[in-house]
Amino acid sequence: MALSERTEDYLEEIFSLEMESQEPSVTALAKNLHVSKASVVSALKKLCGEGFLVQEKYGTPNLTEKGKERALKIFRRHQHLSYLLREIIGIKPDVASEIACAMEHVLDPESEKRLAAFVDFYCVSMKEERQWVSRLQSGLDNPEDLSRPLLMLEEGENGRVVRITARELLRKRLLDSGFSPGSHVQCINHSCEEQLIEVSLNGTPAVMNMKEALAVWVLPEDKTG
Amino acid sequence: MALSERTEDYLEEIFSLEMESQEPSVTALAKNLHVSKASVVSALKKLCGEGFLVQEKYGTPNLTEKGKERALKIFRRHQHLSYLLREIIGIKPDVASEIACAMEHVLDPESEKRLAAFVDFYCVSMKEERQWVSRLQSGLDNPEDLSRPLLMLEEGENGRVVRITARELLRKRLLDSGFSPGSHVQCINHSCEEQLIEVSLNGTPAVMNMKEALAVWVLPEDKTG
DNA sequence: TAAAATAGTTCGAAAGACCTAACAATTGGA
DNA sequence: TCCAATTGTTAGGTCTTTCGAACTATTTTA
Repeated sequence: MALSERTEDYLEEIFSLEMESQEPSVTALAKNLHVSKASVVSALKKLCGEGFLVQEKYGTPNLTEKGKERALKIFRRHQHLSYLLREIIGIKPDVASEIACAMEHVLDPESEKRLAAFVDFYCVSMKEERQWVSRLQSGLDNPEDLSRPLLMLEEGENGRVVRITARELLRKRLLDSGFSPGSHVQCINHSCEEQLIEVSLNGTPAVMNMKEALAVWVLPEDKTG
Repeated sequence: MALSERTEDYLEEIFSLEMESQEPSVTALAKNLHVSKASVVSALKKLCGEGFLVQEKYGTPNLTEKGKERALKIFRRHQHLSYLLREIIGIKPDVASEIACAMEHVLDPESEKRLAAFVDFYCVSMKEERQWVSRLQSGLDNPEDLSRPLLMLEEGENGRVVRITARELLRKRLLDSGFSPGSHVQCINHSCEEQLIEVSLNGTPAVMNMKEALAVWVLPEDKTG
């Protein structure tokens, strides 16, 4: 039940890789977490022992339901924190992610709700409060950019795709599916339990997972619905 | 040179106690950091070895210049983070402090500048942007409370003391010095290097250290200077 | 298909942080 | 002043995370 902070990091990374349709191989985990393969193996063993993961010898690790549930919680905290630090406070992305890593393990559910509310509120208010953004983001590349990930759109909100922050496979898949800059998207429904988001893409219904919805950046337009 | 995160915590706590005019004794440190005395002793040994501290056997630990410098950096980061989490995002004080502890070790100087700018900017803007505060703080005890620690006042800013968030010795000293609710204070000068803040208290000049300036909460009035 | 490259595993060992228990020094009343 | 309580120290041990190196299994490729 109780995982150490560091072990949570392994769990999160496995989840993260799975969401990008990449294999959570020992080598990939070792590379992304900057540790040796030996360390990965022993962490995987612990996760197996605690029932967050199933894995046969020389087989690919697979998250159990319990593992997915826990990983999702960590992942969402990470996204909120990372978003706050990056987009609101203006901390550089790589540093923001690192700080989020350190924070995410100590954020209790109530505080996380608070944080989510703040991020949400800040996003919504940005439209009317441009001077905040311009004052804060002075010195950043594009102070007028009010876009945010599709994941952050509220139900009913819509806008235009402005960029895809993914590479290789995920990028290709998204572009192939029609999520290209200029496309019109609307958030229909957040279904947190299933980790899915229903959207309308140029008028056609589509379903995305969280990782995809995070990579598609949207410039919101007028709210409908 | 390189201190582990945990060892930084010991350093910060010693600094913190010194600022409250309390002895950073082994017992006090053990109590405040929730560890055994044996753990404190070995941490002190490490700090001595790295030149952050001098201490004779059975003697009180004393921060060196190097130690003070390092501790001040950590302490200020902690204050900024804590303030952000507590007063802006609305996270409960004890949780905010805990999160700040986890964050402060990974915040690089540039990000800290960014954070300080955000906190500062947010504070200044609060006056004009009351709806932000009321929307965010709905559910908190006093949604109209725009007070903040004297430490957070900019040079020239002034206001009225609304409360003292300290106990025992420090509280008594502050009240005895005239920092009682209703008193008028103005921030004259921040002197970060010497860890001192020059203020005007009911028209009389006074000098405070950071810990004191953090315990005196002020409701800002119109800016002069 | 055999050799080479890659991927995964196991085995000590080291480092760090922590603990308990026993012991030594200091301090403060009686 | 001396005994008891408090305070500080040391020794020895656990637990966790990490590593390098040697090893085995699998996959690729010539």
